[in-house]
Amino acid sequence: MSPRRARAVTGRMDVDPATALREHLVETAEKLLSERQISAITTRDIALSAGVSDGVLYNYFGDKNELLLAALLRRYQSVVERFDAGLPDAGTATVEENLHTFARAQLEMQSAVLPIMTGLISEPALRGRFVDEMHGLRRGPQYTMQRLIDYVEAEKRLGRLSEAIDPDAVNTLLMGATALLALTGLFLAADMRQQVAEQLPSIVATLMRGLNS
Amino acid sequence: MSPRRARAVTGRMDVDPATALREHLVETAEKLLSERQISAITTRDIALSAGVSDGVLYNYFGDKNELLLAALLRRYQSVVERFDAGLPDAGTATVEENLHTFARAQLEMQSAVLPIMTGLISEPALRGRFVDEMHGLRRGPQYTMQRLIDYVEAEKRLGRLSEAIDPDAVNTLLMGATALLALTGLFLAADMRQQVAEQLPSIVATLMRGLNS
Amino acid sequence: MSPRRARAVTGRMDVDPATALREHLVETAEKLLSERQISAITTRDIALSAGVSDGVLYNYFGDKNELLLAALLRRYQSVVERFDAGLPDAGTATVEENLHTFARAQLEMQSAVLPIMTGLISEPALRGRFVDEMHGLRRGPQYTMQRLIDYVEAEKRLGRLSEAIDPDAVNTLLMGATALLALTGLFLAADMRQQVAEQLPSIVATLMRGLNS
Amino acid sequence: MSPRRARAVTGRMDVDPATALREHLVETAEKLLSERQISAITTRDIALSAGVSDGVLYNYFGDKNELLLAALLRRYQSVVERFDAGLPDAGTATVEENLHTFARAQLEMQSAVLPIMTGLISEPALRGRFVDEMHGLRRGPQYTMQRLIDYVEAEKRLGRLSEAIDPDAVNTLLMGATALLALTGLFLAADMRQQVAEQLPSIVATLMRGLNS
DNA sequence: TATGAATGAGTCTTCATTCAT
DNA sequence: GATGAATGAAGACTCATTCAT
Repeated sequence: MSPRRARAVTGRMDVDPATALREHLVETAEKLLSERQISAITTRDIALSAGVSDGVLYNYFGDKNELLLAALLRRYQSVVERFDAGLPDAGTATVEENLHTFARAQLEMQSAVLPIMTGLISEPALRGRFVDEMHGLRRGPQYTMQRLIDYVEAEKRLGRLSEAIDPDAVNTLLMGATALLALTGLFLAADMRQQVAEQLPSIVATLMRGLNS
Repeated sequence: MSPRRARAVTGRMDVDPATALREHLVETAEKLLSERQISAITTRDIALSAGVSDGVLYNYFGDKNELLLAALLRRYQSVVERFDAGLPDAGTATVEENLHTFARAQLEMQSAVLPIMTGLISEPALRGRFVDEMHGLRRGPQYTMQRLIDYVEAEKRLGRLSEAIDPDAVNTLLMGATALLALTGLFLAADMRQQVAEQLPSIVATLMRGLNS
Repeated sequence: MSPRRARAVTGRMDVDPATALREHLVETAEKLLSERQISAITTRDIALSAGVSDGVLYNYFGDKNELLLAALLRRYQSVVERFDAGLPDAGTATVEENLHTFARAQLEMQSAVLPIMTGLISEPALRGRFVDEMHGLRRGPQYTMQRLIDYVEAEKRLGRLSEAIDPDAVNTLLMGATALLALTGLFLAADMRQQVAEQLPSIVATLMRGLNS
Repeated sequence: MSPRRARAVTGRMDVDPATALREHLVETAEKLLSERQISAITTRDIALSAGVSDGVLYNYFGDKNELLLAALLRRYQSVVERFDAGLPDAGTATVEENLHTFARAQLEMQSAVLPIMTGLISEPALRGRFVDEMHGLRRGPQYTMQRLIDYVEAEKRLGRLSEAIDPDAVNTLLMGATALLALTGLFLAADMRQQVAEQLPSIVATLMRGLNS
């Protein structure tokens, strides 16, 4: 009654077979995505790495890009969700502590997202689809930036930040700083990345106090 | 309808012919680099665009990447040189004005460099060689960052900036902010890029005054 | 977005289930054959269109071609049967009227058969089997031609046509003319095909009177 | 100064090397076209048969179809040219002799053209391009038919054929008859084809005298 | 040294057929 | 039997690199 299963997913009885292999392919693609550039991933690599035959991919996805897109979105979504969950509310703790929390969350998110985004640059077709999907999910970069802008505005309303402050400028400064650190981190050996994060306190402090002080 | 075609070579009298052709190839590659993604440039594109035969390339360069590398370095170097020439000295004007000048110069440089760098991401072989060469030239990102760090330290020595200020933090904040704006600008139509630069005053002001004020 | 899908099977009470499914597959193939080129029909198309699984086909037919062959034969047979039923007998009406009737019946038959036959040209394996089967059925082109030859000979015996007339030549002339019109019709829009048939009277008249008159 | 030549065309000094290989490829394709169905010809077949590597084809033609198109056109054109050269003028010999000459020329042409045309049926893309080119050459089937129609009209003006005769009908009858014979011939062994041509005199005679006589 | 055609490994994709369930 | 996912052999096409001339 049931058709055969791919050898690769035999033993995964947790889900229905079709979903299992689809999942398995996305996971495999995700793993390859974390190991090398998107442009260096061939359909045969994926099949080989997944332990299935060359053609299976096309039983679950319209084409190679569709599979890659699924893998990219999964990767991106989990990163943004983690980011979202760790942000402080206005009025709690101190503003400096909260900005520090924002900065750490941003650094972590950007470190994970940067390789994805940059790899997409040379894949116009894939990038287009990815951007469309992100918009659909309302989870694009705009969204992650808005969280800090909203926070700053909320603190202004609470009187913990001056009315004169430009939330966009604050966002660009903090988001840019963490992005730069994330980028730097990408070029460092894994054991050096710790040091990158250690620069955050000084950065937040400088942003808080300004250069005039 | 469109198989391969050939083209005539141009003559040059100013230098010895061999060097001229090598130069010509690098220039052509540079031009193509400014028009499209690195991954979309084929050796035949370069030869066709240079008006020479497909094979010459290998008389002057070990392989395609070596030519591309030369082109990338030239492009990078000219951008950094322009950046270098426009920076203010400590003690002149006001600190805020000077930081604004730094910011504008950085934005311009990064806008030019970003497409190069991102294109390199998906070319590990090329990227490795490029990074090595940059180190050799002592002109890598570290160098461009050092200019701002040096400036801040000089102003501290002159007493125009507080001893408490961390030059690295200032650098990360300003460099990051301009990088973020440069990145944003890449996705905008040419006529919208003006607006990106207009955000600089508010950013520098925020950095100067801090959030506590 | 469009990987494989499945479908439910329909039940049938009139015949034993196995025969019903075999029939259903042949009917489905026949329908597809009337919609597109033979080379554009995949086994999956048939299964999908029949609402059954990809594999069943191989329970009833040795391979794809065997199913297609059955469909082609059915289609061919029904066309020839219709042709056969509409032919006049010698001695009735006038010879010219009867030839006109033959011509119309041939045009209709050939219009239906031509797409089948031409599609077979690029499928040598299938064509061979088809030709063999047709011979077995004694229903090949020879048979359809023989009807006109027999008619002419019968009219000769009845004295309504001269003894000097060559039935083969008459057959080739009339059958060829209708075949040419049928072929022309295939390349015309549906609403233009009417005009093709309107050329028949003049053709039959010319054949009757000859060019000397 | 000159690049190397393909081994396959070494020794052909009659033309310039580039043209030689292009020619060689078209000839090879033409030969394959005469051996098997168009759909059964792969790019590798052509390369292998031409004694060159897989990729050369794309140095001379935009794609596979462009090469095939060139081969088809060459084949078609030489056939039509031969047909054209062998046709009689009105007023010469007798009408019956001339029609016989037309019939033989048509049979020969159609025997050569039919396999080409039928093979195109299942290749919509190629067929479209072929039809366009034929129109450009003003050498389509319409053209070959017009020759007979013109002839009949000319004989009518000369008074050697009755005013009552419909040239279109004559054309359809004769062209159709030879087409049918050509088609029949395609399914016969080479040594049987002679007999097909032997039916022409009787066919022309029947057309001349008509059935009433 | 310059030429530019030839080379051929490598890419994505399709689809008839098989076979575990 | 019926299912339908898995299989893998082709197929068209690209392009960095080589090399005879």
